[in-house]
Amino acid sequence: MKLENTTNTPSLPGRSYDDACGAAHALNLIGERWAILVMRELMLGPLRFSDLRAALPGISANVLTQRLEGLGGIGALVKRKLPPPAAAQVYELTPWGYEAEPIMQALGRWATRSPLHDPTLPLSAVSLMLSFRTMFDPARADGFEARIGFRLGGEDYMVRIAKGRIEAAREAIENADVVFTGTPPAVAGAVYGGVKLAALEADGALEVDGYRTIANRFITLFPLPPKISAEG
Amino acid sequence: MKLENTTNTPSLPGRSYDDACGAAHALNLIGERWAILVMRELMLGPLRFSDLRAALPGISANVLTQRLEGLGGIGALVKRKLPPPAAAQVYELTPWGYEAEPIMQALGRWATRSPLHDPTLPLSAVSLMLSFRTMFDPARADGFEARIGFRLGGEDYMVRIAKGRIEAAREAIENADVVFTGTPPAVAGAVYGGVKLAALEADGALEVDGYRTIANRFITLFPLPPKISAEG
DNA sequence: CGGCATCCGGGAAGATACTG
DNA sequence: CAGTATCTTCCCGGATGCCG
Repeated sequence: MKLENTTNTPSLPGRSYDDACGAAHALNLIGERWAILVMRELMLGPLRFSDLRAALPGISANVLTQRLEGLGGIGALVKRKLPPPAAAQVYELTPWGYEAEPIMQALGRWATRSPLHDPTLPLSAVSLMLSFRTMFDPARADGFEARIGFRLGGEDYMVRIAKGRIEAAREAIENADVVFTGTPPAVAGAVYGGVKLAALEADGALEVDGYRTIANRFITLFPLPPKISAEG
Repeated sequence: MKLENTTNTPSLPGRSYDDACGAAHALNLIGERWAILVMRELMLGPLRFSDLRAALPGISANVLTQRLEGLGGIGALVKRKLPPPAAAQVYELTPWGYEAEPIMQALGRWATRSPLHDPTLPLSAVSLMLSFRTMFDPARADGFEARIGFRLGGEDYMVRIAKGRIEAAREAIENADVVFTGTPPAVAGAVYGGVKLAALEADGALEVDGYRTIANRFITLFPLPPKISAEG
């Protein structure tokens, strides 16, 4: 038998820092291993337990259960039961949970400058979409409007760019100017790795349908910050 | 004897996520317990080993050693030997290390909305100064210029406000309009807790020297985000 | 399928004591 | 002051098995 939190009072998971600093408290809340990555995967909408496992190769069912309990306990997510007949239960961030996105953006922006960063590692579809939000450069998108669809491993996503703003969502592809079909790393290769679309298509790694000009413009909109040189 | 990293190649501390996402890589780099708090304490300039221990009650010497090694290994800080006669060695963030401040700000902003946040916990002087940078509201400081000094446990700090911008540094107090003398929690009580300066002075928790009007204006410049209500 | 319980091994963190 | 050495405790990760 396991200890239940019989009260509904939210409570801290695990060890905690005895520190009034907001950053320290954030680490009390979501500083445990995997917690932030679980939230990342939920950032584009609710997912089921097995979706999370699939998106986070390396997390064990055991730990995922604990993290979901912890994040639920602090009020960052809720477990919802979908209405029948699709009576699956899903985990969904609360409005406050969604507000954690700037944390991930700050982490991502900082870490991509590290020489240790290996962009060839696996990448989830959600990570790719969030990276677009993070790295989007409004100046480079001046006067550019586009609707880009992505088919990534059975899920569809839409990115809309207009008036120097970007939106990214997991949703059906509709009225897209371009549709990319392939894997997140392949798309990342084009956007961040400087790989030509033609090369990816020749490899069969990526399929690009629609306006080629728009596709080629799109992949220039997300400049990476420079790697650190000597001493930062 | 302990294993040395005989190469100078930077390397990841501990376990790592197999994930190309920037946020995941950041957690590989600084996701271990205490790492971010160590960086936080160095954010206002170099400190010695024992300064860090004092600022982080609860960290043990061996863990601090490991974190300093880890942060050094990834290029976030360097160990420097001060020139004689003050031949102490200090730990100093690299320029890239200093760039991690937005991470702490995002964490802090998000976590202060949690109902679990306990502002009565201990607070370091550096945390207080960084919180000023984080929570400063330019609109509330419109037309306000001031130089505020802080004497907090033997160290002096200056906060300068002008043209809707704020600076905070650990440095000698000079030409201050107001000087606060006391502990970080006492100052936080006035700025974030709505405690009247007169009450803190009556308790002997805080001493306020200089222009009272400026002091009273100053403590209104740092609005906290609202706590989450039902469901975020 | 969608979890939760349990056991186990390894490793990171915490506490304390000790050394140059 | 600036760390090591040692010991214990707890968390993480993997495997297995149960239950709705």
